[in-house]
Amino acid sequence: MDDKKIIPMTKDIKTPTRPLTLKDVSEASGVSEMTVSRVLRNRGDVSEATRKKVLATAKELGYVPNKIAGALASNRVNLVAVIIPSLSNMVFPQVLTGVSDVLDASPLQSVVGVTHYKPETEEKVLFEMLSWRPSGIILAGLEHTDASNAMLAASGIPVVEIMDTDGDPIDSVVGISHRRAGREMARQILRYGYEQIGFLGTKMPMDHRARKRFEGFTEALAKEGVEVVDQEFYDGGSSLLKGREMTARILERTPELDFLYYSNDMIGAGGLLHLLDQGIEVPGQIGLAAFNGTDLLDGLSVQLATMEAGRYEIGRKAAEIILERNAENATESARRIELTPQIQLGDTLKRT
Amino acid sequence: MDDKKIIPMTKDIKTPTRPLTLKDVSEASGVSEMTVSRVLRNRGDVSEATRKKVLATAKELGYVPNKIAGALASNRVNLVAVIIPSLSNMVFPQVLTGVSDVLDASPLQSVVGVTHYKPETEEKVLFEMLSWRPSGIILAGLEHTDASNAMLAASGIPVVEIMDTDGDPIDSVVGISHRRAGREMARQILRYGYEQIGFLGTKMPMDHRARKRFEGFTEALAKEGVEVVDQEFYDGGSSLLKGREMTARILERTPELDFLYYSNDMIGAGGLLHLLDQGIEVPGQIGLAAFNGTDLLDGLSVQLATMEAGRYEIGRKAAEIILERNAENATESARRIELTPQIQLGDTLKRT
DNA sequence: TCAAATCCTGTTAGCGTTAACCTATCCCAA
DNA sequence: TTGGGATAGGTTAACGCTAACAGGATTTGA
Repeated sequence: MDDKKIIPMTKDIKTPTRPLTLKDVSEASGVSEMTVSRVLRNRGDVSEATRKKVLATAKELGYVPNKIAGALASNRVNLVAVIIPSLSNMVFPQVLTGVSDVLDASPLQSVVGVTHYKPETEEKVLFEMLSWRPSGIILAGLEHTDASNAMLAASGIPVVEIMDTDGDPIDSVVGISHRRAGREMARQILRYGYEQIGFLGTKMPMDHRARKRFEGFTEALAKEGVEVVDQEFYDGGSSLLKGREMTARILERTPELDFLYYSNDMIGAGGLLHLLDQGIEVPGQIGLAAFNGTDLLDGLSVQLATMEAGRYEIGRKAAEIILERNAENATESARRIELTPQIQLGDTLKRT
Repeated sequence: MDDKKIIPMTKDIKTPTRPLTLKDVSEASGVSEMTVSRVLRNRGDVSEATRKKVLATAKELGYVPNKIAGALASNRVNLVAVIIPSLSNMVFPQVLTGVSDVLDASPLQSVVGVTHYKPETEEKVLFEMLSWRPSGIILAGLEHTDASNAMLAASGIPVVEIMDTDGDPIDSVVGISHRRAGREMARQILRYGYEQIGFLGTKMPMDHRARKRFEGFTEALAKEGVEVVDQEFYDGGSSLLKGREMTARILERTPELDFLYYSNDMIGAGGLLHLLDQGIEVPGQIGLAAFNGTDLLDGLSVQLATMEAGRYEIGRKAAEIILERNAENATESARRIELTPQIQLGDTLKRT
């Protein structure tokens, strides 16, 4: 007796043929396509008996509806486009989490596009997204190309611009005023008596929000007759190492600095580590502050002064606006939500 | 004279009417819809004159093609579904970057879904994605629900499972062997003479890859008659603070530990900071190692021993496989790519 | 000079689903 | 009995686009 076992590749040798359609389910269960469609969408009256029968056969066949056809026929798409500059910035994944958390309890689904901080890429991504006719668009920032603005305005789709409220939104907006954030940080710094202030951040033509913070910052300093003494810029992603290097450079160039303002927490933390390694007393000899409130870094021995921008909350609110706009009794009005950033003094701003 | 300015809401009061269709462009430019379609897709021969005319009117009208209709008609969708467990883990955004970098040079586009490490959520997300009939699917891990496996197998769509090669892929796979990674780290640790070893990581039913590393780790230790003396687990996101706390706890419970193996860099770095703060000598008194090779943390004063898992490269390779499979002369065969993780000894593993 | 090839454009028929309307029962009140 | 209203299900015609084919006009080669 031949004992060789035959191991089938698949339990059921279904030829990996064309995907199933409503028709297949309809024929297999003996009702019309329409009824199957109704069952699968919980729409209209269907008797309990047929409902069960249809659900069973659909499951058995492994039917996956074709949303493309569905969307075309119903003119409804359950997608929300979320367009952000970067995924490696930590900030944006947090926003996305807020968005998802809200949409998860709804039929809507977020789809992410990344612009790499380039307006032309944003335009391309936006065009691509719009061509899928989403139910809403959430995008970071208020600055877009003319073509982007035109597309958004013409789309007839609810648009929520997020992160930044300093400017004119196309439709709704949720965020903080970065100018104000910069001003407030400047006031705190002055209040503690620092006077030789350096700034370290991204090359700002790329990053409008960093630019606005800087503008608010210098403006508030100027009001008290103080100026930013030196500046240091960087390209690419933020990391502790980059913060270290930049800090070393700026201090070598301008040793008299007694305060460093960073455009984000990661490079700020790098700077902090550098100063500690150098035996420079923080905040006595040099004070530090940054921006974001990244809780990733809460475990440093010294807590960096920063400003919590409520990114998760921004994501949530933006998603809620999209939901509102898609509700039955949809309100047409644009909303404007300005959150208040929370300053966290930490250990690097108090002059003891 | 009344000086009040009238500020129009929109420059051009176009009634925000139904979106434009090919027909609108066709009528406005005096050619058939088909010709417009051909121009906009660069397909087939169209005279330079009509091409220009059509492009001009399309642009002028602000026409945005409806990909839903296009996809339905052509049975082609330029989307690649990427399904990952989390966005807050740093690891996955890096994979996504690799994927995007490759797809950017192609007509394909990635769409991201997040599972929160829950198999049922993965199943839901997958179903949702499949209903859009993407050109490819990239998903993290080899462990899925039966229903997910069935859907994937039946979909007829190229599938690339990523991150992990310890198991049976549905189709193609790109990743590293986490078991091997665990084994190798164990060997290094033993080589430097550590013997009282503690493990700190996520609750592992959630995270198969962490589990496999742990299995490989204990296996390699066992071969030399060494056992993991104590373990400490955590829930939720990774942060420096959590690493600190866990480290404090495990050392209080088991002070004789001379080595700590962390399941990721962030908590490892937290542990490192804790030890330094406590004045414990690293790596003399206690050695440390982690996993990931997150360059975010390169700026710490002491470099943590870790293992670089090539996440960016994994993303690239996965995307390349999807591209191959969608090429004209598509190869049908499944690919298997196992990358070799690079150990980085850093400063926390050498016993001086 | 004529057939074949080439270039350009148009026509027709779906793609798989759903909206809107329609039909057939059945039940119950007047 | 009749008729009005549920209830359960079917029919038809889009949705906006593209594949596939069908020409007419012009060019080419022998």
